[in-house]
Amino acid sequence: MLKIGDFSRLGLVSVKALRYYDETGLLKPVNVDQFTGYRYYSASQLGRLNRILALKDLGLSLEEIGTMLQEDLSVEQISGILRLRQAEAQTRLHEMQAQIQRVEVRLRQLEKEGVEPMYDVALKMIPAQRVAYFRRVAPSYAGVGELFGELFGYIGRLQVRPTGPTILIMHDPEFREQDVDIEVAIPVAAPVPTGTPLADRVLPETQAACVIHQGAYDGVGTAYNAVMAWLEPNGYKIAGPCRENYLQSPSDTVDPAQYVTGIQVPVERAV
Amino acid sequence: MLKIGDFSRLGLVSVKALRYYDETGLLKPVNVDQFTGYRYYSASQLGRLNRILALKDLGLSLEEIGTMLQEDLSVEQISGILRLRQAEAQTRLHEMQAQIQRVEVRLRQLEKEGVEPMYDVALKMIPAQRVAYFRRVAPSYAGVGELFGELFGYIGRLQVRPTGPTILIMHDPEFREQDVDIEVAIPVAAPVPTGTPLADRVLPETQAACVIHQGAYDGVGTAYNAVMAWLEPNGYKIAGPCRENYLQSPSDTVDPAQYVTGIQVPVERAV
DNA sequence: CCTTGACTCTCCTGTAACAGGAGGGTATAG
DNA sequence: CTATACCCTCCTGTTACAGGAGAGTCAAGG
Repeated sequence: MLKIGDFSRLGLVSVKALRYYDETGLLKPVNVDQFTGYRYYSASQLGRLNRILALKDLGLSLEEIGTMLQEDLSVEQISGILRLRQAEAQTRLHEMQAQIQRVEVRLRQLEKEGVEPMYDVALKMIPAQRVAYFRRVAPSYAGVGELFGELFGYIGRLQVRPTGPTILIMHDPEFREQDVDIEVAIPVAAPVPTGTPLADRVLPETQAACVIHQGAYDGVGTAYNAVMAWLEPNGYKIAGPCRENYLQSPSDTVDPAQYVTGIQVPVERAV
Repeated sequence: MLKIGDFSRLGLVSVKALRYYDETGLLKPVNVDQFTGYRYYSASQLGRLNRILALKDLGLSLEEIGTMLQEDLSVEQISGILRLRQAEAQTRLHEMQAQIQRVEVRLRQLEKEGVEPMYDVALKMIPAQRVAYFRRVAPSYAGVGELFGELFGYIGRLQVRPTGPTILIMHDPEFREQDVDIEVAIPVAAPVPTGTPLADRVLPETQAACVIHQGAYDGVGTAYNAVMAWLEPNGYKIAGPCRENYLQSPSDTVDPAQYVTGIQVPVERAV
């Protein structure tokens, strides 16, 4: 009969851990003094303890280890648990590699430019949302303001209530200055009536690289450059039409310096 | 002025997270209603939020992000934080790779043999410990029992109190059956007197691959085989003399089936 | 003006696997 | 018998929130 301290030394495990394993039922002492509460272990339990530690080295949680330690498990069940764990670990590994790459890119940028970047690119999942929209080839981006005026005209007349700020979606596969194929949209809760100049659709959920641009719209180009420069070294590529969210726009403030625009570039991992 | 729900939707961050960032001082709303406690954000704060998310994507903790967001940081400080983070992440990455490898090995073993392994190999750090010992070339392992008898004789006469179970250390660089170079040792708290048949030394701290063998001593060979078979596929190699710990031995029980022996093979990562 | 429903608030709990420590009882060698 | 090393049970803290309870608040529609 070993007291917990002795067992702890023999097994090279902390007393705290042993008490925790007792509490969670993973490794119960063979005997607990009913009056003093002292835990007494037997040397033969060192085998089980060692097994627990070996499984912990595989990255299994204590709960999974508890399952693994049941005696009546088939080889299939065991390999099932291990395979599951393996899949998880692979995912985590890829995430970590991507993370390291992002830090690397950021460090290199910091070295090269000597200052913190103006724009921070964050990956986000953009939820699916229903929008009312129309799409048109416009002579240039300068006329976007009028298109939004038109959009507001429609939604006012059709009694649709917007549930979010306006969105611009650029459908040109490549950037161009003139005759741009754009969609102006605004989130709505319910479908718009048919037979009107507006249609509605559900923008699909998508992963996107996002930046926030503050200030007048002649600066958005820089923001786009930042995103585009971020994509390749981080192993992503464009996976859909870019969106701009007018989070704070001329309809909210007169000072262009106060404009806030969210730029979202749908992406997927490059192969 | 945006309510937390609106800000949450625009920034694509949960309300809970925003409240948490407020609480931790990472992102305070521009205004909090003194009576209702309602948080009000400004669209211009989306920039900071996006920066927080971008830094989170680098794997930084919120505390580190808080440091990074201070305005008066030099480029060196920033790159210092990032480099630190990078080093940590690399370490974690290597650990994960090793873990995946271990699971892989275990899975393959399971497939090949169709049963769970008898022996579980666990990596442990063995703390440094002072031992009283003597070393000798013995004709064979069969005589080990007598050597321990001799050891107990000395410690009895010299009034040294052992603080742990006996240890056998095998100094032969390769396994051999005869004329084996072995050290018998036992942990002690204080140095033993000089000028006696015993000497004392401090076994260095070492990382070791450990298994527990239960039963008679003619089975330890299998246990060693298990460790040796584990080493190479997992990327480790032997880094010192092997030890055996007699955790439950003939001095504790008469039934050989009750013997418990800890086998420790010092290891280091193979290059 | 009132209702209703959507929001918001604070506070509490839970997460994983323990570590650290307080306060108090227990084994054992001298 | 005492000193000391050991053991016990709580309680807190760790990370970055999620989930939920219970209560108060805002805004639109009747």
